[in-house]
Amino acid sequence: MTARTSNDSARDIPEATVARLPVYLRALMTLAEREIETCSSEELASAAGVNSAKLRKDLSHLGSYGTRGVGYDVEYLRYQIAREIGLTQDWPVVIVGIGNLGHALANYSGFRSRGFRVVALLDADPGRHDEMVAGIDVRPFDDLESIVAENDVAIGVIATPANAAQDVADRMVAAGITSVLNFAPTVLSVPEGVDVRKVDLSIELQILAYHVQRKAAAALVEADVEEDSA
Amino acid sequence: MTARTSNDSARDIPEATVARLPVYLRALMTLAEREIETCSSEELASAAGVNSAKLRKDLSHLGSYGTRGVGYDVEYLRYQIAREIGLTQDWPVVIVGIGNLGHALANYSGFRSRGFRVVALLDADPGRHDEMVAGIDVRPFDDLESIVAENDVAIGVIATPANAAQDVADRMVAAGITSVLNFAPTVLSVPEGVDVRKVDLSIELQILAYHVQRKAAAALVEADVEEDSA
DNA sequence: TAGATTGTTAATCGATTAACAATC
DNA sequence: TAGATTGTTAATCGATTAACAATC
Repeated sequence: MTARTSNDSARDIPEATVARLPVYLRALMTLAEREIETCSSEELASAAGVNSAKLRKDLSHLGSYGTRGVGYDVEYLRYQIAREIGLTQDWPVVIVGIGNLGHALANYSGFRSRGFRVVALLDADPGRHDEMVAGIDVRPFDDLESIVAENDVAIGVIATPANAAQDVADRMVAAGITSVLNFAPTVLSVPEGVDVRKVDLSIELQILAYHVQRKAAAALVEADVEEDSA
Repeated sequence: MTARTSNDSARDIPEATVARLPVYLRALMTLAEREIETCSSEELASAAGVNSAKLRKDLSHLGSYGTRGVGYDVEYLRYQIAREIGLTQDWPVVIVGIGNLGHALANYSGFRSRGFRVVALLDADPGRHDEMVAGIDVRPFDDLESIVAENDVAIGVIATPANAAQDVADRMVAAGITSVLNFAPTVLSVPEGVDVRKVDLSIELQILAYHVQRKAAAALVEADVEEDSA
């Protein structure tokens, strides 16, 4: 009775590839907007900011959706990648913590356009309740369980201060959420089987700072070398 | 005459390690807050959410800052990592695009506390000028060049819509900025030597969606197997 | 058939991990 | 000296890349 999906090769896509599929998807949408119907791996790779060997290798994990000598059909490949990621279905999402960042996330159009539907905004602060944000009213955090159950929410977004994040994650997991996107600058501990992805704004800046510093140091050394040879 | 810095081993830290240094830094700050003065690689690794072998390997690229049989001095290691990343100095930053996300970024306390100083908020929309955000007034985008020059800005943050981002990046580069943190959902092309890091909110959600879908598919297969064996 | 471009192979590179000698 | 824990080695794993046979 075991009904396998039509494409067994779809299993076990390397993480590095998974992380790039959304980038390819966006590049394909840009091409489609410009009414380009076909593209080569070279063209798509350039639009996505990667090299074409990597692109072809990545796509080879999904299946064989191109035509040798011709390239890829933009719309067909777009659909296949969307299906692979799971964007052909609707993903109900809750956002907890409606401060500045929560506002920004609730209003972010990139979510809705990719099939993510914000079903609720939650905040522990009663002062925020019934405020409307992005057309959705802010509800008490204690409504989490009922909202998750009623809407079959699988993805939770944490946009609270760091000290509240672990509690929120615990409650989310208890309510049945298995995937968490964490914007709070803290390490969450969750049971096996729960996925956490972290976006940390200040860490990105710190990585940049490291490289700025290195560039400055390299420039100094170079100046010294010139001085030496003079 | 070439004056090398005291620690030549500080050069050529692997990218993967650089990306984790800020995580260690944050973990050390948490330990320091709890007035813990010494920690083992095991304890620090656990606080940072990595395994201890990786932590020790990472730290070994910076130098030898621990004591065998004892562990690491929290404050000393914190300082060494901060120095390595370049956080012992002040980094002037400009933010362009003061929509929801720009607001959130301008108000984000994690920047200031790590030595990033927002010297200006810029927006092309005259309707937003002279509005105060996070105690800084919003200025015209055309002030970019003079602000960069006056404040020695090396890092620019782009929080504009996608269609404006490339223009903003071009102007930033022309003004002398060599490191860009891009929140706009688009691939930027910049000259060699300019660093771009990208934070894409919807891509993170899409990666999560892929894993949710996989978990659901795996659960189905398992149910089928049980049915078969029944 | 000739030209173009994919999908795959195999080599290379970088990151992770376990194990342990060095040493406090 | 005995116990603890670092820093390093070496093995393994996964990702990237160039090259090219397959094939439209």
